[in-house]
Amino acid sequence: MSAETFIAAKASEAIKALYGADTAVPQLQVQPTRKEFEGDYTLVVFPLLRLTRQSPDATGEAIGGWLVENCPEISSFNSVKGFLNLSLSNEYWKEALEQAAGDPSFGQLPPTGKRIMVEFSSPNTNKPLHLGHVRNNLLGSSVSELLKAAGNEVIKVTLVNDRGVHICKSMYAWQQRFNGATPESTGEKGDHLVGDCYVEFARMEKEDPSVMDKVHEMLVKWEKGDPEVRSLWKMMNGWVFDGFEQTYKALGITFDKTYYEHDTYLLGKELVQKGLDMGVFVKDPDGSVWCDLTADGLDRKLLLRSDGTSVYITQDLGTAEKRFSEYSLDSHIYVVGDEQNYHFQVLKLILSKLGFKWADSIYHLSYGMVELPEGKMKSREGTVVDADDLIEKMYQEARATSEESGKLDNMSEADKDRLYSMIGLGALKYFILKVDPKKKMLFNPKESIDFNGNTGPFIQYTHARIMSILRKAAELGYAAEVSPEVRLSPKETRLVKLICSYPDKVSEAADSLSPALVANYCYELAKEFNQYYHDTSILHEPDATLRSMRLELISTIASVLRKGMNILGIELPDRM
RNA sequence: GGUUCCGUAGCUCAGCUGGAUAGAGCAACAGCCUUCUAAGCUGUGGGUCGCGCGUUCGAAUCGCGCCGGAAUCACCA
Repeated sequence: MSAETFIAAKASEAIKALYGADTAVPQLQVQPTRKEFEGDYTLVVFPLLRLTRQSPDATGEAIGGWLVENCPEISSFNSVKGFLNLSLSNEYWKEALEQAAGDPSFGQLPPTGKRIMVEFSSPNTNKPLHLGHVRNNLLGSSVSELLKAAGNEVIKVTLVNDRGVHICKSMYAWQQRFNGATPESTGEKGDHLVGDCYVEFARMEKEDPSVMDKVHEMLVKWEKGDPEVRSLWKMMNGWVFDGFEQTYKALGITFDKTYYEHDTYLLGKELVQKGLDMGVFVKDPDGSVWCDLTADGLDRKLLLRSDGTSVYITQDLGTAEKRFSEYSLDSHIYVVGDEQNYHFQVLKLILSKLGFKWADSIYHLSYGMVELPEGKMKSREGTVVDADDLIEKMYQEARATSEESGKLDNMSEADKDRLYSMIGLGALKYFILKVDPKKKMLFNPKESIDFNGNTGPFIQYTHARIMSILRKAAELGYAAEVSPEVRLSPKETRLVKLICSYPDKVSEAADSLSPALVANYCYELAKEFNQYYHDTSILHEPDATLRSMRLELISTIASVLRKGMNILGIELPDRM
């Protein structure tokens, strides 16, 4: 039970005893006491005045008095203008620290029994990953971890867009202009090579617009299964997958299942028939099939072209149905940019019109675009920030900063290498994940991502600091434990309070699908520790019980930081 | 025009299930390394929370209306 809930429960008892009224625990407003006032948690008494029929101060005094009288855990109170500030006892906080310290799965919430599918990444196979994809991947990956920490079973999937006109463009350009170049012959990463083909095609089209006809011919051949076109397609897609694999590996992204559009693009046609039978879709004289959503404030939506072929949404209808029935999902989250809000609005609406009750459990995790100071990234103008380049650049920055500090002199080259990428990626991931997903974010390639302040490396550094102390403590044979007679200082109580709020934070973040809440929590905890560290000595503390308690405290802080940052996919080093 | 989202310090962002005097980081300035890692800590300056009205004991937070910005509304995906 969190401290807030504990207080609310006790307050509810107090109100029952004093006023004979029943109040539901969640309705009581308990919040952390502001720094300026004395106390740990504050009960807002205004909402209770109707029950108590007394002034705010009298109510506060009465409830506070009862609580101190009847609950050993509540040690003192003060009532200020309708705010009842309560302090929890030293014993309560020590007990809380011991519980958090002693529980290896602290922060892992109990199983919900729910199975959730998260689809993210879903790249095109005609260009390399860029910063926008990086945001998508990091969000999808960390939201999955977050949901797991909140007790859910999570299936991470991606749907690779590996067919269609755009792929044929790259294929055609490669045939015409690349003289059989391969990743091996050029030394270029496969996805980048194919990306070059795509760019080259744009140039060819400018020179001679009729090349589009050739591409359409190629697409028709592909759909008929022409062996030559298929084998070219297979080869070039293979290059791209190898390239993606490297980038995913660098970012630490994995999937439980990969879907390919060439397998799924025909799905959904039976659903169209079903909709026609149910009368929720209509067929126009030219044979095209539509769903009329004007009554819902939207437009008419095409589901099948007049030639009988399916469109993007047809496939999504089909895959959603397939996934829900195959995996009996309780929820399905799609991590897709906010440019597709309309698409998902329509998708959910049509599925519910088709009578699927699970349509409501589809959730579009819509995130904002990553923009440059001059606006959107445009591949044509060469302003995209390439994922591989960015990862490499972050590595170099981390190395430069580390070398400058000169703290790693006796570390092996291999360990240094690991550390630099840990820090570089930490900075990048934190930079992206600390902002609310639904907000668009700004990235300025000219300013490097910071390593100071509210950043990943700040938290990594804090962790390294703690681990350094713990190493020395182990060498000196100092134990980490909370003895019965020790007293926590106000600062220590604050830290314990923060530690204890971690499970609630996980739950809140999972409910709102926002890793940003976890990121900001970790920052707060790290910052609080650094202040404590600055004016409290730990190893030099002569009183052994105090020293042991402090070691237990900071070791728990390190552990919670690792758990939180693990949700963000950020590793914390033991030294840096 | 319809739909959805955003607007908080010079910049990047927290805070938004209503609560006390709106918080961090960056940038600027001033301090702190013979003591557990200075990627740190302390201090100073910086705000009509886009605007207005309403609900309420109480509004950055909720509702309505404006203003400004973004995305989207393809027989593209």
